[in-house]
Amino acid sequence: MAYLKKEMSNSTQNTQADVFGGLRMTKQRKVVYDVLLDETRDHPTASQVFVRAQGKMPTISLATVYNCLESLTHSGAIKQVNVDREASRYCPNLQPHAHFFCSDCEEVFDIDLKSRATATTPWQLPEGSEVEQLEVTMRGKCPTCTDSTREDSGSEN
Amino acid sequence: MAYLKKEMSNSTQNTQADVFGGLRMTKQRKVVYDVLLDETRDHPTASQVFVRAQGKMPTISLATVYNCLESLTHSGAIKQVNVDREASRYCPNLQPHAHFFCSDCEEVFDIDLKSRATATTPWQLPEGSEVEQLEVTMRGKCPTCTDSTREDSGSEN
DNA sequence: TTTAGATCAAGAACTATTCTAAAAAAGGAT
DNA sequence: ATCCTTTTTTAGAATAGTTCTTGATCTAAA
Repeated sequence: MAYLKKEMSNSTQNTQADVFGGLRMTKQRKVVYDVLLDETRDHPTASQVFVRAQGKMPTISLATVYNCLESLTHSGAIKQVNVDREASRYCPNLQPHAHFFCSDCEEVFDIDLKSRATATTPWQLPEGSEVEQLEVTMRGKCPTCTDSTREDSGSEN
Repeated sequence: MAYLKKEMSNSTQNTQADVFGGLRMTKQRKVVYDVLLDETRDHPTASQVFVRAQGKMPTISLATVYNCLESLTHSGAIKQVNVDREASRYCPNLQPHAHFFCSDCEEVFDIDLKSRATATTPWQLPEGSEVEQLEVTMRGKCPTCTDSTREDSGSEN
Protein backbone atom coordinates (compact mmCIF):
# COMPACT_ATOMS: atom_id res chain seq x y z
CA MET A 1 0.00 0.00 0.00
CA ALA A 2 3.13 2.13 0.01
CA TYR A 3 2.11 4.04 -3.07
CA LEU A 4 -1.30 5.19 -1.93
CA LYS A 5 -1.67 8.52 -0.24
CA LYS A 6 -4.61 10.16 1.42
CA GLU A 7 -5.70 13.23 -0.45
CA MET A 8 -4.70 16.24 1.59
CA SER A 9 -7.10 18.81 0.21
CA ASN A 10 -7.45 21.57 2.79
CA SER A 11 -11.01 22.64 2.13
CA THR A 12 -12.77 19.30 2.07
CA GLN A 13 -12.66 16.10 4.03
CA ASN A 14 -12.25 13.11 1.80
CA THR A 15 -14.48 10.09 1.68
CA GLN A 16 -13.41 7.41 -0.73
CA ALA A 17 -10.70 9.50 -2.22
CA ASP A 18 -7.42 7.75 -1.74
CA VAL A 19 -5.48 8.94 -4.70
CA PHE A 20 -2.42 7.98 -6.59
CA GLY A 21 -1.01 10.66 -8.80
CA GLY A 22 -4.32 12.45 -9.02
CA LEU A 23 -6.21 9.25 -9.65
CA ARG A 24 -9.27 8.65 -7.55
CA MET A 25 -8.88 5.30 -5.80
CA THR A 26 -12.29 3.75 -6.30
CA LYS A 27 -13.37 0.39 -4.88
CA GLN A 28 -12.73 -1.29 -8.20
CA ARG A 29 -9.33 0.26 -8.70
CA LYS A 30 -8.35 -0.78 -5.21
CA VAL A 31 -9.48 -4.34 -5.82
CA VAL A 32 -7.48 -4.51 -9.03
CA TYR A 33 -4.45 -2.94 -7.43
CA ASP A 34 -4.70 -5.29 -4.45
CA VAL A 35 -4.85 -8.29 -6.74
CA LEU A 36 -1.51 -7.25 -8.14
CA LEU A 37 -0.04 -6.65 -4.69
CA ASP A 38 -1.66 -9.44 -2.67
CA GLU A 39 -1.46 -12.54 -4.69
CA THR A 40 1.39 -14.50 -6.07
CA ARG A 41 3.04 -11.52 -7.76
CA ASP A 42 3.17 -13.56 -10.91
CA HIS A 43 2.53 -10.82 -13.47
CA PRO A 44 -1.03 -11.81 -14.31
CA THR A 45 -2.82 -10.91 -17.52
CA ALA A 46 -5.98 -8.81 -17.56
CA SER A 47 -8.17 -11.92 -17.63
CA GLN A 48 -6.30 -13.44 -14.71
CA VAL A 49 -6.68 -10.22 -12.79
CA PHE A 50 -10.36 -10.29 -13.67
CA VAL A 51 -10.87 -13.77 -12.23
CA ARG A 52 -9.01 -12.93 -9.04
CA ALA A 53 -10.80 -9.61 -8.71
CA GLN A 54 -14.14 -11.39 -8.97
CA GLY A 55 -13.12 -13.31 -5.86
CA LYS A 56 -13.03 -10.02 -3.97
CA MET A 57 -15.86 -8.27 -5.81
CA PRO A 58 -18.16 -10.59 -7.76
CA THR A 59 -19.88 -7.78 -9.66
CA ILE A 60 -16.76 -6.33 -11.23
CA SER A 61 -16.65 -6.47 -15.01
CA LEU A 62 -13.84 -7.27 -17.39
CA ALA A 63 -14.17 -3.86 -19.01
CA THR A 64 -13.66 -2.27 -15.63
CA VAL A 65 -10.60 -4.37 -15.00
CA TYR A 66 -9.20 -3.10 -18.28
CA ASN A 67 -10.13 0.45 -17.35
CA CYS A 68 -8.53 0.15 -13.95
CA LEU A 69 -5.37 -1.42 -15.29
CA GLU A 70 -5.13 1.40 -17.79
CA SER A 71 -5.67 4.18 -15.31
CA LEU A 72 -3.31 2.62 -12.79
CA THR A 73 -0.71 2.27 -15.51
CA HIS A 74 -1.13 5.86 -16.62
CA SER A 75 -0.97 7.19 -13.10
CA GLY A 76 2.26 5.27 -12.62
CA ALA A 77 1.03 2.93 -9.90
CA ILE A 78 1.73 -0.20 -11.91
CA LYS A 79 3.58 -1.22 -15.04
CA GLN A 80 2.29 -2.92 -18.13
CA VAL A 81 4.55 -5.68 -19.40
CA ASN A 82 4.45 -6.93 -22.96
CA VAL A 83 6.14 -10.04 -24.22
CA ASP A 84 5.89 -10.78 -27.89
CA ARG A 85 2.28 -10.68 -28.95
CA GLU A 86 0.93 -12.31 -25.87
CA ALA A 87 -1.62 -10.72 -23.58
CA SER A 88 -0.22 -7.84 -21.57
CA ARG A 89 0.77 -8.57 -18.04
CA TYR A 90 0.80 -6.22 -15.09
CA CYS A 91 3.29 -5.67 -12.35
CA PRO A 92 3.35 -3.45 -9.26
CA ASN A 93 7.14 -3.31 -9.06
CA LEU A 94 8.09 0.30 -9.79
CA GLN A 95 11.83 -0.14 -9.47
CA PRO A 96 13.64 -0.26 -12.80
CA HIS A 97 13.84 -3.92 -13.64
CA ALA A 98 13.81 -6.36 -16.53
CA HIS A 99 11.55 -9.34 -17.08
CA PHE A 100 12.68 -12.88 -17.57
CA PHE A 101 10.22 -15.37 -19.07
CA CYS A 102 11.11 -18.98 -18.56
CA SER A 103 10.14 -20.89 -21.67
CA ASP A 104 9.88 -24.07 -19.60
CA CYS A 105 7.77 -23.22 -16.57
CA GLU A 106 6.31 -20.11 -18.24
CA GLU A 107 6.83 -18.04 -15.13
CA VAL A 108 7.90 -14.44 -15.11
CA PHE A 109 10.73 -13.16 -12.96
CA ASP A 110 11.79 -9.64 -12.15
CA ILE A 111 15.47 -9.01 -12.76
CA ASP A 112 17.05 -6.12 -10.90
CA LEU A 113 19.81 -3.86 -12.04
CA LYS A 114 23.30 -4.46 -10.77
CA SER A 115 24.24 -1.78 -8.28
CA ARG A 116 25.36 1.43 -9.92
CA ALA A 117 24.34 0.19 -13.36
CA THR A 118 21.64 1.72 -15.51
CA ALA A 119 19.64 -0.04 -18.15
CA THR A 120 21.15 2.05 -20.92
CA THR A 121 24.74 1.28 -19.89
CA PRO A 122 25.58 -1.12 -22.74
CA TRP A 123 23.91 0.88 -25.49
CA GLN A 124 25.45 3.36 -27.84
CA LEU A 125 22.76 6.04 -27.74
CA PRO A 126 23.08 8.83 -30.28
CA GLU A 127 23.97 12.12 -28.64
CA GLY A 128 20.94 14.22 -27.88
CA SER A 129 18.42 11.43 -27.64
CA GLU A 130 16.19 11.38 -24.59
CA VAL A 131 15.06 8.00 -23.29
CA GLU A 132 11.78 8.25 -21.47
CA GLN A 133 10.93 4.60 -21.12
CA LEU A 134 12.86 1.39 -21.48
CA GLU A 135 11.61 -2.16 -21.58
CA VAL A 136 13.82 -5.20 -21.36
CA THR A 137 12.51 -8.71 -21.72
CA MET A 138 14.50 -11.92 -21.78
CA ARG A 139 13.42 -15.38 -22.71
CA GLY A 140 15.24 -18.47 -21.60
CA LYS A 141 15.41 -20.99 -18.82
CA CYS A 142 15.26 -20.06 -15.19
CA PRO A 143 17.76 -21.68 -12.80
CA THR A 144 15.25 -24.25 -11.60
CA CYS A 145 14.34 -25.39 -15.08
CA THR A 146 17.95 -25.42 -16.19
CA ASP A 147 18.67 -27.72 -13.25
CA SER A 148 15.83 -30.14 -13.81
CA THR A 149 16.63 -30.33 -17.51
CA ARG A 150 20.16 -31.39 -16.70
CA GLU A 151 19.11 -34.77 -15.26
CA ASP A 152 15.35 -34.46 -14.63
CA SER A 153 16.11 -35.12 -10.93
CA GLY A 154 17.90 -32.39 -9.00
CA SER A 155 15.28 -30.95 -6.68
CA GLU A 156 17.40 -29.70 -3.79
CA ASN A 157 14.91 -27.32 -2.19
CA MET B 1 21.56 -10.52 -50.01
CA ALA B 2 24.41 -11.55 -47.75
CA TYR B 3 22.33 -14.12 -45.96
CA LEU B 4 21.12 -16.08 -48.94
CA LYS B 5 23.08 -19.05 -50.12
CA LYS B 6 22.67 -21.29 -53.11
CA GLU B 7 21.78 -24.78 -52.06
CA MET B 8 24.83 -26.94 -52.60
CA SER B 9 23.20 -30.32 -52.80
CA ASN B 10 25.48 -32.65 -54.73
CA SER B 11 22.93 -34.95 -56.28
CA THR B 12 20.49 -32.43 -57.73
CA GLN B 13 20.74 -29.17 -59.57
CA ASN B 14 18.61 -26.55 -57.95
CA THR B 15 16.01 -24.48 -59.69
CA GLN B 16 14.33 -21.90 -57.49
CA ALA B 17 15.93 -23.19 -54.34
CA ASP B 18 17.94 -20.46 -52.77
CA VAL B 19 17.79 -21.35 -49.14
CA PHE B 20 18.34 -19.71 -45.84
CA GLY B 21 18.80 -22.01 -42.92
CA GLY B 22 16.98 -24.82 -44.69
CA LEU B 23 14.21 -22.51 -45.86
CA ARG B 24 13.24 -22.65 -49.49
CA MET B 25 13.55 -19.17 -50.93
CA THR B 26 10.38 -18.90 -52.96
CA LYS B 27 9.44 -15.92 -55.11
CA GLN B 28 7.15 -14.59 -52.41
CA ARG B 29 9.66 -15.00 -49.62
CA LYS B 30 12.24 -13.23 -51.71
CA VAL B 31 9.89 -10.35 -52.41
CA VAL B 32 9.11 -9.99 -48.73
CA TYR B 33 12.73 -10.24 -47.74
CA ASP B 34 13.71 -7.71 -50.41
CA VAL B 35 11.11 -5.28 -49.14
CA LEU B 36 12.82 -5.36 -45.78
CA LEU B 37 16.26 -4.95 -47.32
CA ASP B 38 15.54 -2.59 -50.19
CA GLU B 39 13.33 0.09 -48.94
CA THR B 40 13.72 2.65 -46.28
CA ARG B 41 14.73 0.15 -43.57
CA ASP B 42 12.08 1.64 -41.39
CA HIS B 43 10.89 -1.46 -39.56
CA PRO B 44 7.58 -1.83 -41.39
CA THR B 45 4.57 -3.71 -40.06
CA ALA B 46 3.12 -6.71 -41.87
CA SER B 47 0.53 -4.53 -43.63
CA GLN B 48 3.18 -2.09 -44.75
CA VAL B 49 5.28 -4.94 -46.05
CA PHE B 50 2.18 -6.20 -47.83
CA VAL B 51 1.60 -2.90 -49.64
CA ARG B 52 5.23 -2.63 -50.69
CA ALA B 53 5.34 -6.26 -51.75
CA GLN B 54 2.31 -5.72 -53.94
CA GLY B 55 4.36 -3.16 -55.82
CA LYS B 56 6.76 -5.93 -56.79
CA MET B 57 4.24 -8.74 -57.10
CA PRO B 58 0.61 -7.58 -57.37
CA THR B 59 -0.85 -11.04 -56.77
CA ILE B 60 0.73 -11.62 -53.38
CA SER B 61 -1.72 -12.01 -50.51
CA LEU B 62 -1.62 -10.70 -46.98
CA ALA B 63 -1.73 -14.23 -45.60
CA THR B 64 1.36 -15.03 -47.60
CA VAL B 65 3.14 -11.98 -46.29
CA TYR B 66 2.38 -13.20 -42.77
CA ASN B 67 3.56 -16.69 -43.71
CA CYS B 68 6.76 -15.38 -45.21
CA LEU B 69 7.51 -13.10 -42.31
CA GLU B 70 6.99 -16.00 -39.96
CA SER B 71 9.19 -18.43 -41.85
CA LEU B 72 11.89 -15.82 -42.35
CA THR B 73 11.78 -15.05 -38.67
CA HIS B 74 12.00 -18.70 -37.70
CA SER B 75 14.84 -19.38 -40.06
CA GLY B 76 16.69 -16.48 -38.50
CA ALA B 77 16.83 -14.28 -41.61
CA ILE B 78 14.93 -11.42 -40.01
CA LYS B 79 13.82 -10.31 -36.59
CA GLN B 80 10.36 -9.57 -35.33
CA VAL B 81 10.13 -6.43 -33.23
CA ASN B 82 7.34 -5.78 -30.77
CA VAL B 83 6.60 -2.50 -29.11
CA ASP B 84 3.79 -2.36 -26.64
CA ARG B 85 0.64 -3.76 -28.19
CA GLU B 86 1.21 -2.29 -31.60
CA ALA B 87 1.49 -4.36 -34.75
CA SER B 88 4.73 -6.29 -34.99
CA ARG B 89 7.47 -4.78 -37.07
CA TYR B 90 10.20 -6.56 -38.97
CA CYS B 91 13.86 -5.85 -39.30
CA PRO B 92 16.68 -7.48 -41.29
CA ASN B 93 19.42 -6.35 -38.92
CA LEU B 94 20.79 -9.51 -37.32
CA GLN B 95 23.38 -7.86 -35.12
CA PRO B 96 22.39 -7.62 -31.48
CA HIS B 97 20.75 -4.24 -31.16
CA ALA B 98 18.03 -2.34 -29.33
CA HIS B 99 15.16 -0.37 -30.78
CA PHE B 100 14.45 3.26 -30.12
CA PHE B 101 10.99 4.59 -30.92
CA CYS B 102 10.72 8.33 -31.17
CA SER B 103 7.41 9.39 -29.71
CA ASP B 104 7.55 12.55 -31.80
CA CYS B 105 8.36 11.49 -35.35
CA GLU B 106 7.31 7.89 -34.68
CA GLU B 107 10.36 6.52 -36.40
CA VAL B 108 12.29 3.48 -35.27
CA PHE B 109 16.06 3.48 -34.86
CA ASP B 110 18.46 0.64 -34.33
CA ILE B 111 20.76 1.17 -31.37
CA ASP B 112 24.01 -0.78 -31.36
CA LEU B 113 25.88 -2.17 -28.42
CA LYS B 114 28.90 -0.31 -27.14
CA SER B 115 32.04 -2.20 -28.02
CA ARG B 116 32.76 -5.07 -25.66
CA ALA B 117 29.39 -4.66 -23.95
CA THR B 118 26.66 -7.25 -23.93
CA ALA B 119 22.99 -6.57 -23.49
CA THR B 120 22.88 -8.41 -20.18
CA THR B 121 25.74 -6.38 -18.68
CA PRO B 122 23.67 -4.22 -16.32
CA TRP B 123 21.38 -6.98 -15.12
CA GLN B 124 21.68 -9.08 -12.03
CA LEU B 125 20.79 -12.46 -13.53
CA PRO B 126 20.26 -15.30 -11.06
CA GLU B 127 23.00 -17.88 -11.26
CA GLY B 128 22.14 -20.72 -13.56
CA SER B 129 19.67 -18.91 -15.75
CA GLU B 130 20.12 -19.23 -19.49
CA VAL B 131 19.12 -16.28 -21.62
CA GLU B 132 18.14 -17.35 -25.11
CA GLN B 133 16.63 -14.16 -26.38
CA LEU B 134 16.66 -10.55 -25.27
CA GLU B 135 14.59 -7.66 -26.48
CA VAL B 136 15.26 -4.05 -25.58
CA THR B 137 12.98 -1.23 -26.62
CA MET B 138 13.24 2.39 -25.67
CA ARG B 139 10.77 5.18 -26.11
CA GLY B 140 11.72 8.80 -26.12
CA LYS B 141 12.83 11.59 -28.38
CA CYS B 142 15.41 11.14 -31.07
CA PRO B 143 18.16 13.78 -31.40
CA THR B 144 16.39 15.53 -34.27
CA CYS B 145 13.11 15.84 -32.41
CA THR B 146 14.84 16.88 -29.19
CA ASP B 147 16.49 19.67 -31.17
CA SER B 148 13.39 20.94 -32.88
CA THR B 149 11.46 20.84 -29.62
CA ARG B 150 14.03 23.05 -27.98
CA GLU B 151 13.05 26.11 -30.04
CA ASP B 152 10.90 24.75 -32.89
CA SER B 153 13.46 26.25 -35.28
CA GLY B 154 16.85 24.54 -35.31
CA SER B 155 16.90 22.70 -38.64
CA GLU B 156 20.60 22.68 -39.40
CA ASN B 157 20.68 19.84 -41.90
C1' DT C 1 -30.70 17.97 -2.83
C1' DT C 2 -29.10 19.15 -7.10
C1' DT C 3 -25.76 19.10 -10.52
C1' DA C 4 -21.81 18.02 -13.24
C1' DG C 5 -18.35 15.08 -14.03
C1' DA C 6 -16.16 10.62 -13.36
C1' DT C 7 -16.61 5.77 -13.31
C1' DC C 8 -18.82 1.37 -14.10
C1' DA C 9 -21.08 -2.51 -16.60
C1' DA C 10 -22.40 -5.14 -20.58
C1' DG C 11 -21.94 -6.08 -24.84
C1' DA C 12 -20.69 -4.67 -29.55
C1' DA C 13 -16.89 -3.48 -32.41
C1' DC C 14 -12.24 -3.51 -33.82
C1' DT C 15 -7.60 -5.09 -35.28
C1' DA C 16 -3.75 -7.81 -35.80
C1' DT C 17 -3.00 -12.28 -36.43
C1' DT C 18 -3.83 -17.26 -37.11
C1' DC C 19 -6.36 -20.95 -39.03
C1' DT C 20 -8.68 -23.68 -42.76
C1' DA C 21 -9.30 -25.69 -46.99
C1' DA C 22 -8.54 -25.89 -51.58
C1' DA C 23 -5.58 -24.70 -55.55
C1' DA C 24 -1.01 -24.15 -57.33
C1' DA C 25 3.85 -24.93 -57.47
C1' DA C 26 8.05 -27.45 -56.73
C1' DG C 27 11.07 -31.38 -56.25
C1' DG C 28 12.21 -36.15 -56.82
C1' DA C 29 11.71 -40.57 -58.95
C1' DT C 30 10.44 -43.16 -62.67
C1' DA D 1 8.36 -35.33 -69.71
C1' DT D 2 4.98 -37.48 -66.30
C1' DC D 3 3.36 -38.94 -62.00
C1' DC D 4 3.38 -38.50 -57.07
C1' DT D 5 4.21 -36.20 -52.70
C1' DT D 6 5.13 -32.31 -50.12
C1' DT D 7 5.35 -27.50 -49.59
C1' DT D 8 3.56 -23.13 -50.41
C1' DT D 9 0.11 -19.86 -51.68
C1' DT D 10 -4.37 -17.84 -51.55
C1' DA D 11 -8.82 -16.12 -49.82
C1' DG D 12 -11.70 -15.87 -46.51
C1' DA D 13 -13.34 -17.32 -41.92
C1' DA D 14 -12.16 -17.45 -37.19
C1' DT D 15 -9.89 -15.95 -33.02
C1' DA D 16 -8.08 -13.34 -29.06
C1' DG D 17 -7.07 -9.44 -26.75
C1' DT D 18 -8.40 -5.08 -26.31
C1' DT D 19 -11.07 -0.82 -27.00
C1' DC D 20 -15.32 1.57 -27.75
C1' DT D 21 -20.18 2.84 -26.87
C1' DT D 22 -24.08 3.66 -24.26
C1' DG D 23 -26.71 4.15 -20.46
C1' DA D 24 -26.68 3.59 -15.46
C1' DT D 25 -24.47 4.64 -11.11
C1' DC D 26 -21.56 6.98 -8.08
C1' DT D 27 -19.04 11.00 -6.12
C1' DA D 28 -17.80 15.55 -4.77
C1' DA D 29 -18.98 19.91 -4.53
C1' DA D 30 -22.32 23.70 -4.66
